[in-house]
Amino acid sequence: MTTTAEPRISARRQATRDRVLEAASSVFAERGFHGATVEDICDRAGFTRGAFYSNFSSKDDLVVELSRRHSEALVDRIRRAGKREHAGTDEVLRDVFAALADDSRSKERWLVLTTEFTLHAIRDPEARRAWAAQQRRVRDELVTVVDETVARQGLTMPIPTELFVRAAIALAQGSMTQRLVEPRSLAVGELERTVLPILLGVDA
Amino acid sequence: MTTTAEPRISARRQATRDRVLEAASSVFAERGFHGATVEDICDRAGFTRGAFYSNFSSKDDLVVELSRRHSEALVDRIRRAGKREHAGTDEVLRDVFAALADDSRSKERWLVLTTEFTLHAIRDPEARRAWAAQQRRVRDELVTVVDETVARQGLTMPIPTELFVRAAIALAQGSMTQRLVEPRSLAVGELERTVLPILLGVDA
DNA sequence: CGAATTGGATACGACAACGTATCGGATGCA
DNA sequence: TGCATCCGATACGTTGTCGTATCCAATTCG
Repeated sequence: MTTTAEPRISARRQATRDRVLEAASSVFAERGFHGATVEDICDRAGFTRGAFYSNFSSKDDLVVELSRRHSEALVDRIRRAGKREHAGTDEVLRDVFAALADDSRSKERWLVLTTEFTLHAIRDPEARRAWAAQQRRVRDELVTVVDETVARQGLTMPIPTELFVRAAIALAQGSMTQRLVEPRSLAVGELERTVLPILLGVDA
Repeated sequence: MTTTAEPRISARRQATRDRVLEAASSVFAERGFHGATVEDICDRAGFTRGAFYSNFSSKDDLVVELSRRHSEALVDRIRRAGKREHAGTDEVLRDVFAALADDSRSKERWLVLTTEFTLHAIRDPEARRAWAAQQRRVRDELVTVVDETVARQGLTMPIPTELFVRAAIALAQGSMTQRLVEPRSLAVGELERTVLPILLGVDA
């Protein structure tokens, strides 16, 4: 077994990698993967292309790392939201599904990036495998939280949790999308608040 | 009022425009707007860039025309599916919402293009206005069909038709997306078949 | 049938984005 | 403090894409 001894990344190096990644996520959200040039990203990060190619081998390389972080952050948010055991079902679920739509920075950036990653995954087989695995982790996390919460309240859902979660994701993303395209036509959370309780078997 | 006398487009010209547009929609679906070069499109259409610039002023010009056709075709499909008055509610609705996901050519292309248009609209204010108007027409068409069908059966929906339609769109697109990313994880129509009847107030 | 017009092909110059090879300042270490 | 290494900046040449200016064939029309 040839375990390539990872040449330890210095703190300095890690810092510039982080800055580049952060810049990239903002530029990608603004212009899309193809629309973003390496120079755009470097400009925003305050570096030159030299720095970029010293840290990453290509834009694709960047995308892989970025999508990984993107999903990891989401799983974390879901997990944290699910921990509030004192709250009632509806509160917990609201928090959990708010997490789907809420990045501490900006919902818009988050949704656009998610969509970009998805398109990228549809087009590139390798990216697809990675993205599929990440999506599955997100769903699994949601299933766990929903099951726990629902069980605590002794509810019985009219549909399997997995399908409920898939529906919830679709609704959250769909309503965000509709709101971004037609800002004043749909109140924040209206769609989810109307539909999800029905799918939980609650009259609410 | 200066009504610029439209210089009538010849049949030949219209034919090449059509071929270019068809090629563009296929290339856009494969590589995205930014990823597609004018030359890519011309190659696929069997023309040179000379022909392109003789017919369109830019790639953006193309996108506008294309998104218009895209939505028009969808409205048509919905309208046709809604006309089958002999069928039962569930059949009609299945057909109608299948129309959401079904282009005679390819569902995949249709979904990807819809997503590309949406991203484009989020980024470009002018494109947004056009796309928002088109989305509204699609929804209105769906609301009409659903109302008619539901009324014919004397059902009462637990939520307003408009919200039902928005949810149905989100679910259809979400499930298609999930299926494209993780092909074997969700059966075709499973999500919609499970959720929509509940939202219609049917036990099914 | 011949002249005028239309419509696409060809050929060109400009430029933007890429990736690399090299340089020089900062940083870590003895 | 002096040396070695790291890492980002600079400065290329290369390529891909654009948009236009011009040419030539096909079509239209008198």
